[in-house]
Amino acid sequence: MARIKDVAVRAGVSVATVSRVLNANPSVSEETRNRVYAAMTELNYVPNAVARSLRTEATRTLGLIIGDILNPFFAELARAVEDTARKAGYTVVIGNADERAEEQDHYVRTLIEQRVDGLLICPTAEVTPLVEQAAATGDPLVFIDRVLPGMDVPSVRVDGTAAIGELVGHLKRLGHRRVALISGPLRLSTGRERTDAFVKAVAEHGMELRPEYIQSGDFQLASGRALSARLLDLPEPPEVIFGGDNLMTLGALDEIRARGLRIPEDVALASFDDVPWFPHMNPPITAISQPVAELGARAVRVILDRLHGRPAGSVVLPAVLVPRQSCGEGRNVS
Amino acid sequence: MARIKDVAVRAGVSVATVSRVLNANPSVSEETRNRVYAAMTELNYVPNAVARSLRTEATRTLGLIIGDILNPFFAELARAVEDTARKAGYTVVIGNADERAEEQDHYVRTLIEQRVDGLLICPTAEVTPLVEQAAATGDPLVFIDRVLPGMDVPSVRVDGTAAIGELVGHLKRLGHRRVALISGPLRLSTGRERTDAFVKAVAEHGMELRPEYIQSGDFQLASGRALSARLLDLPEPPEVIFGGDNLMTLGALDEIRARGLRIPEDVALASFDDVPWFPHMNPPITAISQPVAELGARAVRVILDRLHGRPAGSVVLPAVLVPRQSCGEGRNVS
DNA sequence: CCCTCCCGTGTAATCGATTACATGAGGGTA
DNA sequence: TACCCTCATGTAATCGATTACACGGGAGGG
Repeated sequence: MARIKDVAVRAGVSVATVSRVLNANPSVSEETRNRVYAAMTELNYVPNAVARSLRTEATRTLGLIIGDILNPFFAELARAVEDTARKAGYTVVIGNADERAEEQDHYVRTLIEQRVDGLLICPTAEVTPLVEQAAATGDPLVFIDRVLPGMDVPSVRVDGTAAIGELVGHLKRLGHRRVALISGPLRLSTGRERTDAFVKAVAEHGMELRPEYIQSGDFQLASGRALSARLLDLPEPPEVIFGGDNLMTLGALDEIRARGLRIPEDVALASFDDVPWFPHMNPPITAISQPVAELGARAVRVILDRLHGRPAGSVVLPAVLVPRQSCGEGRNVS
Repeated sequence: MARIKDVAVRAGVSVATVSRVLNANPSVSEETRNRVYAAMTELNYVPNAVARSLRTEATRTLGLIIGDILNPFFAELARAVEDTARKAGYTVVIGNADERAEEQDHYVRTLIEQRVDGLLICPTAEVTPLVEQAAATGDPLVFIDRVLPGMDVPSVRVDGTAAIGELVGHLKRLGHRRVALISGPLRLSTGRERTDAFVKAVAEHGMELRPEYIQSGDFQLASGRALSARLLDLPEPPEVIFGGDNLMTLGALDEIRARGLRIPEDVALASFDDVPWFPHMNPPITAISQPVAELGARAVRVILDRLHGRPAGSVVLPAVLVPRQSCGEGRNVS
């Protein structure tokens, strides 16, 4: 593959001049610039980003570590991050942690070895020594979606509290009183927040708050189904099941269908986390939608701020309720 | 950030020795090796992959260019590629071409600049000069999913012909006679293949083949909905609509529901391309499932073969029919 | 006419690793 | 004791770019 030196020889100039042309340095005469361009095309020259990065100590690359690319939430997040980064001239390397601290660490290590300019992490529950050290070293880190307590790292996340309050109000207005939540592990900031917000909202609306209506699983389909079964087997089952993420909602849906129950007549269903196919279900599923694209875009902006020495603070975005038909008469927004 | 030289000084050895330790070269005494390891941890040394790559001319990185990460098909593909590559010690950089030749070229260029060891591409319709040149230069390329005619590049793809034949048989057995297809653009190898296979199978089964039952759109939801509307408005509408990908099927579903028609009683529905939530629909959607994970894994293996000088041929994998309930009595597989 | 300054370009050091080759110590053998 | 070999380690060139600094020539001012 042609090197800068080959281009220089071909154009009859020095490597410095070729480099200046590459970097659009204005102090090259137009005539020389054209000769260099000609030489480049003749040789099919493609600059070597590896060599450039070694010298400039910058890779124009960001690392993104997510929980699971198969989850539409993360897919959308990845896409937004990629789009925003690309517009700023950065490439994104995605690492799939598969919700395992060990895999997460693998990518933290690999991406730091590759000298990415910044690292966006959806952290697993644990604070691993590696992440702690990266933060301490001052590597440019940003947490997305989830937050780890007690770490001095800027974060960009969604606050669903208000939307959950709205949802509970929506349910009350539709006549529901016995409402249940199946959510994720309390050790994740997201699982904890959703549970707390729900409990609080139910209390504030003066609705029944039975401990057995608050179930905690692992954000996976199977646990959503199992917990729904438990709820529906109760002597007095809830009138509404609220899934803590799209997969738990899907599990609930399976269990409800398997029992031949109708939605929303026999039991209503709502989801935290909207996915593109919820509107196409029968009936369309009422969901709390997170501003995922915004989440990704803001995270990129925070890290770029940091890279350019601008002050970079944390960001909290609101989720919004999208009422559809799965809880009864939809469309009548608060 | 600590460099190899710092480690060398700290351990009282030369940089060569440190490098040997890094590369697990056996000709280093155990005692020295331990001293070096100690120095590394004391300094929080992280090797610089950029410098290593410059010297070794290998990045242990693969590029993957896909159509759209939001499409579950590509998400699963990306995940499989990443998994397989990671097990072989490679990192994957994903580029989202957004089905645009221009974006595709952007990533081809960027990834070649970054000197990825190999490039996996789901090509857009066009053969761009850049891709052509990359192929001619002998850059390690592999096409996934789609194929560009007349290029000497190994490909890994799915052949749905047999499964489509099976589906048509399945439909016939269930008593359907008037079957329609809404598929993608004929300029894509996938759109063309699915249409050809369907037409051929319908003919072979001696079922009605009306030209107006074969519609071609753009693999997007809106076009699926519009084409379905056109079909259902026909004086004699089809008994079955077969969507050419998951999005067109979803569009068809919307149109069918909007008209208050029942599936499968009023009109049956099937999809090429299975997605995780089809089994959870009401009724569960009969689909042709592509071995996506296998597709990704094989593509990685093909490119690694090529990188290691082993012969690398093209691969064709069969799709399989997954009968569910959306065409009538499910479960009775051929 | 000479001095300065600027413009366009070139020379060479540098980034952090890998690795061919050199070196020196120690052991075994004749 | 002399020789050779092996083993552990060191020296220095190298990968392909960027960039500080140097330099020569021409323009402009006094």
